[in-house]
Amino acid sequence: MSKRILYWLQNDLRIDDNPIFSDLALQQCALDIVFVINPHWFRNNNYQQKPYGVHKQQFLMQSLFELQQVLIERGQTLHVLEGEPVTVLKQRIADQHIDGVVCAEHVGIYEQRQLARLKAHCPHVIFKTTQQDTLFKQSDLPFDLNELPKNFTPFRKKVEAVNIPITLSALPKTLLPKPITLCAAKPIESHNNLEHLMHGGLNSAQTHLEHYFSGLLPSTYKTTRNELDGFNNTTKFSAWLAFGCISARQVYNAVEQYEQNHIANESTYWIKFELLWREYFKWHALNVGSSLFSFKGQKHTKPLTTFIPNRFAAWCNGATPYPLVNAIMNELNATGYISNRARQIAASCLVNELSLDWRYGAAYFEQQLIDYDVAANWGNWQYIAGVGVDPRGGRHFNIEKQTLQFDPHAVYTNKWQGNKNTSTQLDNVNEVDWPI
DNA sequence: CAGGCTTTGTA
DNA sequence: ACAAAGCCT
Repeated sequence: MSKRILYWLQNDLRIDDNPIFSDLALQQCALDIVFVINPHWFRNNNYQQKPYGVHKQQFLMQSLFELQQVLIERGQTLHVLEGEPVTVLKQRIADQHIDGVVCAEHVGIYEQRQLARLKAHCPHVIFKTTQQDTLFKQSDLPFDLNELPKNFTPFRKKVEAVNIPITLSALPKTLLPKPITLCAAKPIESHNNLEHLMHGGLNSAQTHLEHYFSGLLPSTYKTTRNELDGFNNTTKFSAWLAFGCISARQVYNAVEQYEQNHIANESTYWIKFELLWREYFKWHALNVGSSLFSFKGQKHTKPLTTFIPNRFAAWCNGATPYPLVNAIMNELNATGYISNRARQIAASCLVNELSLDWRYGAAYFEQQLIDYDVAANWGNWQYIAGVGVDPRGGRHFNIEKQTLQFDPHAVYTNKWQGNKNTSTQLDNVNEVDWPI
């Protein structure tokens, strides 16, 4: 391997169970650890949304801050650069005389294209990429990726049948390779302006892992996981998983440890089951490529929905005719997090009651959710809209029934003021525009 | 080809 | 448990 290596960090902001770091620790090299903040994350995209809203931005900065502290303790550092990633990295590679680049493989198509462009710009640099975002290695899957089952259940049955080993990468106690640059990295400003349930970073993730598995919560997960509210009703690993502050393998391993030390029941199995959904969406995203973002998804016909700006704005701002949906959107806007149940209700409302183009909903969740994950977000929206991996034609949740079942005494709706901006009709018709 | 029986997939 | 799709008669 080369002598001067650059590690381009993306959604792998951890040192434990990080095969790239484990490998680098054994190398004789000088190492430059870099994260690039892309200004496009804070500008409007095709859907007039920003890929990074304020909550997600704060979680990212917290995650970078914690990682930088840990790397400094190990005689290394993290350089956070700003700009278009290919341009910035190309310059860095030239300035620092880099001859090898290592990074994790990403299931997102933009990220894959960025890496391909960087490779094309730097023909003399050796690139080594590692798949470390999934539970399984692609070579351990009992089928070729292009033969990935079309639905979750056959996927689950196939992978469960072969019992794929899930092993963690150990990080040697030795220091990491020496930094390339003598100048210290710019310290990261710690952002803690917004109150969040989850604090970004690898240490915070480990603290939460210990919290979640130290009590009895895992053994009741299946009975509480559908609640609209309540920190301990679900595992809450999603945001740390999304930024790679913790790996899915570490969570999976912790479940199995818990099963050995305490109890293995339907609930503990269900945590692993949900990690398999995440896994399925990862491989699905990689398999279907750009159609993950297309209006008709993997189907041949487009949904019978359109884009109506006022309706979409009402949905975003919690001003629909549905108090439960309004409460959900208010919580999302205030905190950057909503429960799985809440996501399904809000998404179904956008597609079915409001007849809106599902991609706008997906882009809004991408902006607002601190745990945004390209595969899970776009895959789930396609599923709700009936253009993805669900064998049925989408999912229509009956909002009245969902309210009766999950918020019968309006505790959640009142907490998030779902009645504050409830409109009585879908569209505000201006009488002046109405021909008499 | 309506109607019932079986299979499949479910967060 | 249940609903939709596929299959059979």
